[in-house]
Amino acid sequence: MSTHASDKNLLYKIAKAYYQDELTQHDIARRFGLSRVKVSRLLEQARQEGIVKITVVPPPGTFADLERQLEARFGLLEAVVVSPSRYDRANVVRELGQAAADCLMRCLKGREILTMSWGTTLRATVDALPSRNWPHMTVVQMAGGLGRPEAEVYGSDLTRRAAQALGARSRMIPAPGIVASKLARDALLADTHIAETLAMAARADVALVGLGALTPESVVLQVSSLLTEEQINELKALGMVGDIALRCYDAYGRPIRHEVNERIIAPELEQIKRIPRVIGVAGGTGKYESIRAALRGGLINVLVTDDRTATRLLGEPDDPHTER
Amino acid sequence: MSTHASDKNLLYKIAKAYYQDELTQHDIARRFGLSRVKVSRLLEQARQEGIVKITVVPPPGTFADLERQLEARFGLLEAVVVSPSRYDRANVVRELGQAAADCLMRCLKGREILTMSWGTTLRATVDALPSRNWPHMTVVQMAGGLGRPEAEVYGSDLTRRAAQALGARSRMIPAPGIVASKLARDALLADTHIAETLAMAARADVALVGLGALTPESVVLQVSSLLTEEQINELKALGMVGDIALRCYDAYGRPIRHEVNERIIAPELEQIKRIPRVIGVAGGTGKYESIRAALRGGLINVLVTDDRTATRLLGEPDDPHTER
DNA sequence: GCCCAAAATGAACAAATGTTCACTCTCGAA
DNA sequence: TTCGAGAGTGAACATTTGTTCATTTTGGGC
Repeated sequence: MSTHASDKNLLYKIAKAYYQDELTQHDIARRFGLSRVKVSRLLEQARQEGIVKITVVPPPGTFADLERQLEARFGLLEAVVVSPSRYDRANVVRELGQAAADCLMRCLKGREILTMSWGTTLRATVDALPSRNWPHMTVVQMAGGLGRPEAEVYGSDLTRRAAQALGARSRMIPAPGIVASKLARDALLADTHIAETLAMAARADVALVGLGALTPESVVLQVSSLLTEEQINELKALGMVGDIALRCYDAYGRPIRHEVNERIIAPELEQIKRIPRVIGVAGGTGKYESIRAALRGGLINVLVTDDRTATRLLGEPDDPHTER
Repeated sequence: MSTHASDKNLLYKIAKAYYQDELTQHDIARRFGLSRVKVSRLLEQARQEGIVKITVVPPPGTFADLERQLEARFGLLEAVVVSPSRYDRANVVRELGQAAADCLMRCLKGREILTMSWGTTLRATVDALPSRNWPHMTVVQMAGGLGRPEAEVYGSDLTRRAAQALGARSRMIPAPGIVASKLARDALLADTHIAETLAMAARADVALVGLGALTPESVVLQVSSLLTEEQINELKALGMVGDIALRCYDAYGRPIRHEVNERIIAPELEQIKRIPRVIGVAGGTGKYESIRAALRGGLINVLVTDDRTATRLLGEPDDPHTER
C-alpha cells in the first residue's frame, strides 16, 4: 500500500525529527498534534517505505560478513575469522591464538569457571592471554594429560599458565587422559578430587577447546603406548574425523562408540555440549573435516578459525544433518 | 578516540545484529557474552564512528527541507509549504486552503475547541474541509463580522460552514468586528453570550487564522464606514504591516497602540499567542511583510504558505527580534 | 612489588518505545 | 436512511533502551 505525496512528506518530517534531530516520539507527537502511538507507527512505515535507510558499514580488512555467515549457517553464538599473514602452521596457530585470546577475554568478567583442554593451538592462546587479577575465577583442566608426565606441554601445564596469567585459581587433573583399562579409569574416578574436577569442568561457564584432527601431528594418534595401531584403525573405520579433549566424533560430530571411550578421563561430548559457551579454536590445513564435524554436531558454539577454512566451510551446500 | 580493527569488527557485528537482524540489545549481549549496558554503549559508539549510517530520504516533489528550515528559523511547530500550479491569487488561495485543511485535520481528533477568523484564504480552507461527524468539537468564531450583515462571506458564515462540515457545534459572535465607539463595544461585551464566546475563543485548542496585509484587497482597509482614511494612515504611520482577526501588528508582530483597538470585538494578540496551536494561512504576493511580522512576533506557530514566500522568508539574514 | 588517577563497569532506576486490545470511525452496500 | 466489514485509534500494559552513580578494574608511575 503506497501513500501519496503529502503523507510521504509527513513521514519524512517525522523521520528527520526522530533520527536527525533526535527528538523523542513523544515530543514529535506533541509538535505535530498526533498521538505518540501514531508517531511510532509512522516511523515504522517510514522505515518500511525506505524513507529511512539504515546502513551498517563493514570495516575494511575484516571478515565480519564471513563471520556472520558462519554464525548463521551453523547457529553459532559467534565466529571469529583471522587472516594469517602467512599460512605456515606456526604462524596460523599463533594468530589463531591471539584471536582466541581476544575473543575469550571479551566474554570473561572475572567470576566464571573456565575449562580448557590442551594442544598446540591452545598453547598459542594461553601465550596471548593478557595479565589480569581475577581471584574469583577458576580455570579447570578438562582432560587428563598425555605424554610423559615430565613433558610440560600437555597435561596441567596450560591450565596452570592460563590461571597464572589471569590471576585465577586453578584446578588440575593429576592423571593421564587415556589409561590402560576401564578398571584403571574407575579407580581414578573414585578419587574425590579427580571426580570433582571433572564435574566442575562439566558445569563450567566457558570452555576453550582445540579441535583434534587426523593429521600426523595429532596428539591422539601419537600416544601409541595406549592406543594400538589397530585401535586407531578401528576408530577410523567407525568414521572418526576428530576429537575434542580426547573424545572422538564422526563427520557429523556424533560420538563414536568404541571401547577406548571407557578408558578416557574427560567429560563426554554430551556434557561438553551443555556448557553455555564452548569456544573451539582450530585452523590451517587438515583441520577442515574436524571443524565441519564439530559445527555440524553443535559441539562448539564459538569458532575461531582462519579465512581459508572459513571460506571452505561456507563453500558447501546446506546439510540437513547440521544440528544447531 | 579511534579504535583498532578488531574493535571495529565487533562494533560492526553488533550493529548488524541490532539494526539488520533486529535482535534486542539484551539478546546481543547474551550472544557475545557482554552486558546489556555495554551493548548499548557499543551501539552508541558505532553510530558515533559512522559504522551505522542513518539517512532520511527526502520524498521528491515536496518542500520538506524548506519547511524544516522555516520551523527551525522561526521556532514553529510546523511549516507547510505548497507549490501552486499557477501563481494567480485565486489558485494560490485555493491550494493554500487545501494544504491548510489537511494540516488542520491531521491535528484534530474530534474533541477540541477550534477558533477561526475569516478571509478569502480561510474560505478556501473551509471549502477544502472533508466531512466528519464530530459532535464533541466546537468551532468558535474569533472576531465579529465585517461588511453588510447580509453579505455571507464575512462574519459567522465560515464558522458555520466549518462546523457543518465537521459535524461540530458552533459558537457565533452576533456582532460587528469594529464598532463605532469604545462605549458601543463595552455594551456588546456586556452581553453574556458574546463575552463567553470571546473567552472560549481565547482558550481554544487550535486557532485557524488568515494573516491580513496592507494590500488593496484587505478587508480591514475596505471598511471605510468605520475606519476613516485618516485613521488608516495613522495606523500605517505607527508601523502597521498586517492583522490577525482585526488586531493590527507592526513589522515585529507587536500590537499597535491605537484608539481603534478599543472598538474591536476579537481576542487581543496576547491572548491569541496563548493558544497552543495557531495555524496561520497566507501566501501569494503582498502577504510577505505580514507573514514575516507574525513569525517574528511568535503570533502563529504553524504556517501554511507557498514556496515563493517561503523562500523569501528564508532569504534574509537572521534577525535578533525574532521571538520564538 | 605498591599506589593512584582515570577509565570502565553494571545494578538500579528512569525514560522511551512497542504491542495489544477494546473501541470508534469511515465508507460503501443495501 | 441503516448496517456491517475493515481500517484506524489510543489507553494500558509490556518490553526495550538510556542514564546515573557507586564500585571495580586497569594501566602506568614509582
